[in-house]
Amino acid sequence: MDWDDYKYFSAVAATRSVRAAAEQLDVNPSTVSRRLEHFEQRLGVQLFTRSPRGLTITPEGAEVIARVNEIAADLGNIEGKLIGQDQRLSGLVRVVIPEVIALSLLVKELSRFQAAYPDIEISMVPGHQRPNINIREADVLIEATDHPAENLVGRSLSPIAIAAYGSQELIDRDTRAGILPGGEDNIWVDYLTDSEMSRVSRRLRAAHAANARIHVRNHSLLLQLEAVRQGLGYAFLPCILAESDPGLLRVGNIPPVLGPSMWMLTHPDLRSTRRVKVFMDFVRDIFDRRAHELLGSELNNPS
Amino acid sequence: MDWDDYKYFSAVAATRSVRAAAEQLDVNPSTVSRRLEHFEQRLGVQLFTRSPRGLTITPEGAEVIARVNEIAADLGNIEGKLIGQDQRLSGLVRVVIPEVIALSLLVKELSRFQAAYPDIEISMVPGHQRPNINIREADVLIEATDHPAENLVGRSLSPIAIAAYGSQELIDRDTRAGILPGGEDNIWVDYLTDSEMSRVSRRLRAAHAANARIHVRNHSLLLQLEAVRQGLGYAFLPCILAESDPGLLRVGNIPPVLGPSMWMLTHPDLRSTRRVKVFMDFVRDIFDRRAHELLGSELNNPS
DNA sequence: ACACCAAATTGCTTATATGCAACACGCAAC
DNA sequence: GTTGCGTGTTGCATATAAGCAATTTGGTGT
Repeated sequence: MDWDDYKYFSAVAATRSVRAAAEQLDVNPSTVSRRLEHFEQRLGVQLFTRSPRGLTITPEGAEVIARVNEIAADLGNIEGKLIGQDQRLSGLVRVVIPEVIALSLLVKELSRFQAAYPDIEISMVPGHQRPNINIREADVLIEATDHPAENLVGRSLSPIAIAAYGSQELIDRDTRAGILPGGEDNIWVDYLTDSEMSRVSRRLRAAHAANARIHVRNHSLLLQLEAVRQGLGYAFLPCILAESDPGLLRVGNIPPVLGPSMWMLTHPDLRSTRRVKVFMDFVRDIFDRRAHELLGSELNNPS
Repeated sequence: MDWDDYKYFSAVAATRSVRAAAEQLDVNPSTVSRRLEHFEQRLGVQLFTRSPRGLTITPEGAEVIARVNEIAADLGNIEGKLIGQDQRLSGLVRVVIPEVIALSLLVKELSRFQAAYPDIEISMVPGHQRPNINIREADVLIEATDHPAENLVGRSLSPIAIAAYGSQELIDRDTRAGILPGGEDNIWVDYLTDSEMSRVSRRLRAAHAANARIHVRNHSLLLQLEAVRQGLGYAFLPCILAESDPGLLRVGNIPPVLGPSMWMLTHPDLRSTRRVKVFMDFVRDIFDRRAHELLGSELNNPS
């Protein structure tokens, strides 16, 4: 009796397709096809009716698929429990993190981590799309949101302060022209994603320069940064990102504002997994040490 | 994620031994050993502590083994459900049946079955030990008992009549010597197993010839039959077995008595499995057609 | 009615896992 | 101490399953 057969059965039933199941299981479609055939042969029962549009489950298969799915979920939980007790300081930690945070905070310090834990491999995915951490697509999720996923555990990190920035050259030019930098008469660049950061950014611009002209709309915060650097206009940017760029100046009369909270989350099972724990401690330490930059230094010295 | 790993894990936890688990799973011990090692390596958790006396589960493993066992049972049930829908008239039917019944009733007619269903393979095990039909060690169980297993389904067949028999020669000799054949003064042979049939047999002898001498005690009903045939003494034998032997005569003044009921049982899941069904129908037909022999022909003509 | 497309399937090669037999090890009895 | 018996583990030959690329298949759109 081959338990794996049920794994394939469950995947095919869920996706109603050999190809999709193969992708989900990370194997070749021919493997799925063959195992399914052997399974049916062994049982003497037809589980699916083949069609060029995919496979549909037979009544015989439908009768048991619900319980098989339960078992699949159970086994997932059990495996999670067990992996949670992995105390090895080796293996892979997959981190989903906003590209900008990784760039401005993490990457520079990663060599320290590597030196301390040479057998831990870090995989960073700049996915803004929330990964399905429940099926172990990722181990750690760092995101800027006010509504962290409820089935995950973790802690909030220092929030990210946002302020208005422009290039030195642009500010000089506007000042010479008698225009208030960052005001209604200026050209702004906009930042367009469905992220929390972009919503805060646009709300602030609406408050301070609702009628300003907008030339450029970017979907990446890095493109946004570069646009401001090139003098295309003003924009609200995370202080941590903009302050490190000598070519950018904060537009004076708009004080930094706290954006969404940052959260670092993981699956409950992985809390005590040692390699995940040390990585999360490492990240938390960075956020703590650089809290003043994240909050925007002026916040500490109110002008 | 390999579901089979959990199968090996469960088996090893249950048997607390690699070898025993291997036997239960019908694989080589090295396979169990290696899979277990890979499993632990993958999870990064030690599931068992090795010792020369076998393996003992660690706290980490113990925490999940109960749920894994549940899953094992669930999968067994599911597989049973599916196999129950196998409508093929091919494959193996494993029958556990008292040797004597098989010999006197089934074997002679089996060629008919083979002709009707050439692709069904019959495997007869003369096990008097009750098989664990729940884990599919056997498909059909035929036994003489008044307490059929409750978790199995099936029907009662014609009961087996028992009568006292002796060889022609022995009866003649005793009659000439003025001894009542089968009475207290005779030599009997005894039949010793813990089967229902042997209990009935000994109870009858105790009632009719409690003080008779016993020379031979056999553990097999076939040896018993041969002993009577050789004139070693009298014995209670199933009519169906003894009547077909021209050398044996029923001892007159002891009427045939009904022994335990015969039951033909199977797992509930296998009721509708076609190859099992046709086999059970076949057996039932034989028992019906030969009911008069099973009941002892004299029962119909009371003397 | 025809070609087209997306799906599952098949042939062949390569990778992986299994079985078998020999081995190493620890405990128990002598 | 040494022998015997049970255990789990390794080396090597073989069997089994997987991947890849080409093929087939049945429905769909023109």
